[in-house]
Amino acid sequence: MAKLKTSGIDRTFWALADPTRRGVLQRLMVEPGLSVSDLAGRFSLKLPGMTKHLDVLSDAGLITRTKTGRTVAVNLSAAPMREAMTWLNQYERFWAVSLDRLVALVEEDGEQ
Amino acid sequence: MAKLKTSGIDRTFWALADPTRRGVLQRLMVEPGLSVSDLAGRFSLKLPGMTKHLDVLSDAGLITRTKTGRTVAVNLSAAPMREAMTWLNQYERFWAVSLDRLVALVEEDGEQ
DNA sequence: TTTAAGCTTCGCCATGTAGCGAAGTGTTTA
DNA sequence: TAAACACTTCGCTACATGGCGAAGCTTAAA
Repeated sequence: MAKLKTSGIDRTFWALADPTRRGVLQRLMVEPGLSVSDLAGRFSLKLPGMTKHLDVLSDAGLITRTKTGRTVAVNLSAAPMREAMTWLNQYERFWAVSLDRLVALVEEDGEQ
Repeated sequence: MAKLKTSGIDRTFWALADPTRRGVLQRLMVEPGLSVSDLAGRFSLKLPGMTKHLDVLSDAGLITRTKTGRTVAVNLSAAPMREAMTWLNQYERFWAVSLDRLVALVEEDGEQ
């Protein structure tokens, strides 16, 4: 089916689902402002391939590209990650409940 | 290219990238143990479609399927979410730094 | 003013995904 | 025992993805 990826969080999780793209983000934390060629080299990709990955990342708002002369510097822009965190945080309640149940079971055992 | 999805976190983010699958997870938080037919109905899908989504979710370890008689009860199993959270948490350092910079700039402005 | 460098866009290919209906498997009900 | 039910698997279609080389565009260097 057509991947519309209309929602922001769709795009965020989709961007994060690829190991190369997660690698790019981690690399950029260590070395901000790397060029597209630098990144392509580090991940053994040709320029068109890296450009496509960067398109996905910037569509998700996870990076920014700044052109200076003929080179493009890539930088992190982590705001959407926060959105993803927020989504995942819903589940902390679930984890907490699971833990509570476990604790309750253990305590019941103790009371018997 | 082939989506190998070897790594666990690949599968987790991949599973979360689809709005239907995120919807299923949210639904299961409210109503644990729904059947496959129930879920298919709620998301206007036929059974084969829902089965495929549930395959993706259970490959990622996000749900469990328990067959009782001829019906299958689906339940959350949130452990891999924690892994995803851990990955995203790396970026808190980055956010913190960004915020520090912002604060520093504001303070510099104040001192001028 | 050519030539080269850095990216992006354009085709192209091979593969994967999401959906469906039809058929298959096992379980319950009549 | 036959029929209905709950799923899963199979085969299919339509489309998206990730990679590449070639071509195009803009900027820097010769």
